[in-house]
Amino acid sequence: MSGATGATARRAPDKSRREPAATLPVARVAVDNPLPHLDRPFDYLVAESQSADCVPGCRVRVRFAGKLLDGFVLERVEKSEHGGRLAYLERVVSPEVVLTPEIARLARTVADRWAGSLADVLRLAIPPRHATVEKRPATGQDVATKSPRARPDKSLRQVREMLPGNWPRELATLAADVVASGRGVVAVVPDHRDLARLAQALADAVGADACVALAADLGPAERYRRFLRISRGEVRCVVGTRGAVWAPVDDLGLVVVWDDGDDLYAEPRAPYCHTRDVAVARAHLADAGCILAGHAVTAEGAALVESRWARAVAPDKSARTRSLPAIRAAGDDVDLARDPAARAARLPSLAWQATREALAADLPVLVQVPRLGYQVSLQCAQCRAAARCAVCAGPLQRTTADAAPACRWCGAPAAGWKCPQCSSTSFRAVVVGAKRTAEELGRAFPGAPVRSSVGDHVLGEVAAGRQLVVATPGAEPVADGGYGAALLLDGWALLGRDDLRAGEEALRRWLNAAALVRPAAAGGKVVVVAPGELRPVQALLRWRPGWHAARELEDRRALHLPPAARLAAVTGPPAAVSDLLAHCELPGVAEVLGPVPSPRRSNHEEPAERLLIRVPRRDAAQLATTLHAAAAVRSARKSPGAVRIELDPVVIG
DNA sequence: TCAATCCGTATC
DNA sequence: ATACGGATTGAC
Repeated sequence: MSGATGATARRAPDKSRREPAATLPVARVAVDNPLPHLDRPFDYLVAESQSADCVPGCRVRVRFAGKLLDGFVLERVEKSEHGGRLAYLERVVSPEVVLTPEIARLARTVADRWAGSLADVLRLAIPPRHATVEKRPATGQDVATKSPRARPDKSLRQVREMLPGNWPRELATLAADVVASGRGVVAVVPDHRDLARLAQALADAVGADACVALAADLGPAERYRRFLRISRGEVRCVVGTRGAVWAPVDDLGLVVVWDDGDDLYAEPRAPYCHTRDVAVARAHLADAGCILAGHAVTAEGAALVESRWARAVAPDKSARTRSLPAIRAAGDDVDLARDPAARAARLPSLAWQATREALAADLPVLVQVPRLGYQVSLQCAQCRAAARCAVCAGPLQRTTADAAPACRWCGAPAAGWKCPQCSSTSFRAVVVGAKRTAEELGRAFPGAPVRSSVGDHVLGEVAAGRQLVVATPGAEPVADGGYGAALLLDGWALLGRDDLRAGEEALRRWLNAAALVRPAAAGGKVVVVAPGELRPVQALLRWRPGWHAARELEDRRALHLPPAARLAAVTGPPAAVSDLLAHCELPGVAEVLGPVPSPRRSNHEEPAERLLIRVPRRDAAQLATTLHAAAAVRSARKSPGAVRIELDPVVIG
């Protein structure tokens, strides 16, 4: 087939006439094969005619187990350790170096850390080839003009608390210093709006020609075009969403992660690695700087500080005084505003006053409301009391429109439910969503325009001037000149979510919204509707995200949860889960929790079970290794049932 | 004793 | 998936 025509040198030559390359005739290849028991390099012979193109990091096609597969050349060597006969590379796809030694090493480290296969990680790290794009020659600008410089001080490892203000500019300034020293920068952000802001700030600070922005939705041609600009050394500074953490920037000097608590950083594809942890591993291996910056601080950030890998950087008193808005708490249900329309909107008087004052000063007001999907709860149809589980008093919910109501906490079905107050037996669904909040606020503050930024209508920015802006967490627009006030109405999210990260997550959302408000000296006010004695509320009132993260880390340690411990979640058909566990050699201290039924279904709608295994951090590597080895035994035996292995999952579900 | 067949294992 | 080696079987 292919080689017979022999059109170009890259094609396999006539098979009868090919001979091994004169120098380094063996290529060690990472074959694109996801099976865990085949997760190692395989050696192939390089034909003399392929030798010039077959450079480390290039793409090749190889015959593997009878099939033609893609692969990457890891290195060229003199001879193979393999005892048997070597096959020739089927062909060298192109001499373009797409897997640099730095990324190859990082990918192996990440695969090991998350009990995954190298091939899975390489699929995250390297975009698919686009031949037309590749043919276009390098633009040639700025390639390899750098000269070796002194390495910047690697204490540039920071967990950095940011005050309200212009965070993109602050990060761009830090990046510009590194670029000026001749080294490269990779910065990651959770979503497109943050990307747009940081990309603009970086273009301003280091020049548009020196930067490239990466996002998952670019389309294959543009994605590969930008990837090549980076791998060819044409740009020194990369900013992007999740996947950009893998950008092969030459001579990496700094990795920046903005708002590392955002759950968009959890990779949904195997091996389910977290962008923050990939960034930390990358900085560590490349001996580069690392900055985890945000208005919030995660427990993982606190752990890096505690271990002295990173240094905590917090603003000083005068910067706080200059930047922070005045922040107050209003407990839910107490002291509702006297104004009847405000009462209808369930606004505490503190919130109502702050809103009135800001609008009177012709300033916009941000109203943060619960995200759609969280607020579907059930009430008694007659007396409107919240419907609670008869077994555990948890909230009742319907997971789909026609499902029977059940408890969100313990799963007990709510069949035969009777309202303890009025004995009614029927429910009503309450949806206190952004839309209704917007309508009610419009009535409470007649004359102020109401805009909303939710779901698929997210606003990037709003103009200065009198208006109410209703937004769900993460969708808050930036206001020109800052908001006069912010009302944080999703305080119940703290109480309503059983998730162990609920406190950290609520605080993160509040800080991010509050960071869009003008300083107190310019009249900025924040009112959070939540009990003031709760720890996350305290952390918001005093703006002490680092303090909160350190307490959170203490709690996780007491509960044996990540990042203080390492936790594996194993999900799949019951027989497969128990089979995998049987093949694990767990450290003696490992705790095995479960299995319990998992809400996640396996591919074929079989019921799935979930098992948790946790070990102290010192045994983390052994846990990952044995899980991967057990998966390898199962795949070698073609054991039935797909098992999903996640390490330190963000949500346990 | 040797070929045909089966099964488990490796896949370069 | 497919190829291969070793074990097993059955005919001479």
